[in-house]
Amino acid sequence: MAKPRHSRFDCAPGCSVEAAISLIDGKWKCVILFHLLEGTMRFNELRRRVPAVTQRTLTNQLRELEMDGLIVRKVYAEVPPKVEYSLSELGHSMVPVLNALKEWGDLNIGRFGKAPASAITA
Amino acid sequence: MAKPRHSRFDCAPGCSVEAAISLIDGKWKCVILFHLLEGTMRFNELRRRVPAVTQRTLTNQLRELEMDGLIVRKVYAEVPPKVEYSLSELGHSMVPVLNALKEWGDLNIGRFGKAPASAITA
DNA sequence: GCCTATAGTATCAAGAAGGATACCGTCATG
DNA sequence: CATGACGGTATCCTTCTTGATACTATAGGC
Repeated sequence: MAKPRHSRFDCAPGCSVEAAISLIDGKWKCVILFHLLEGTMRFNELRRRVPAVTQRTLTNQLRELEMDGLIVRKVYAEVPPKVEYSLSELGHSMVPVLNALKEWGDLNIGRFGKAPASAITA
Repeated sequence: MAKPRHSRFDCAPGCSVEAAISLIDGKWKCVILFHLLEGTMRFNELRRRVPAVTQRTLTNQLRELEMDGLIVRKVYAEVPPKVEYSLSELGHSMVPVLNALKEWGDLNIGRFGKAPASAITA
């Protein structure tokens, strides 16, 4: 584990963008973040909300998110395992980004969702 | 070629985010987009601005960006090949996203750039 | 005793992304 | 003539990411 993914921030300008992207680029990261916006959630709760992701992948994504400090993982030493995930302060600071992304997506999803391209010809 | 990357938009909500992300997730996409914000640019001009990327990769990223309708590729049938890249209308519509990303990155790059984590303990 | 839920881990395997390098044809320059 | 710039393409290779599947431990319900 402990993949050093965020190590080369050499591309001077626009680099911070790359850095930001690198934190949410995983196919599911942003989706997870979005669901977490609604509040603290347990592992299987997340699984149910994002059925398309496998357990292993979800675990991995959560771990990465945690390593990046975007979410907080709270383990309860109870008998049936209980783990809660929630957004960290840093995670919350990303809300505007998520929203910008969502707004853009909502506006434009029709384009590439239906037409492969050229829908912009307007 | 023609990789159908944007085909499963099944994750109901937050999905538009995923869609948006999918367009700029390539390691260099956002960087390219950023440079293109400054105006039309030729291939080697981009290369010089992003030296860390190889020719092949840059070509690929540009192709994908083009396929996604974010940029416009204009080929001049001149003797020394001349190709200009510029943001499309759709590409411009992404500016707020790029800016949100950049702002967040600028604010937080210090955290994970230096401290692996825990910088948020404050 | 058996099944289920919980939150994972382990193992195997496949595919995609990205990098390195070499090569293409043409033209202008030295 | 040799070299370099232009905008790529082709090939090979390695790494990362993701997926599928099976397995763990314990407790509660039937």
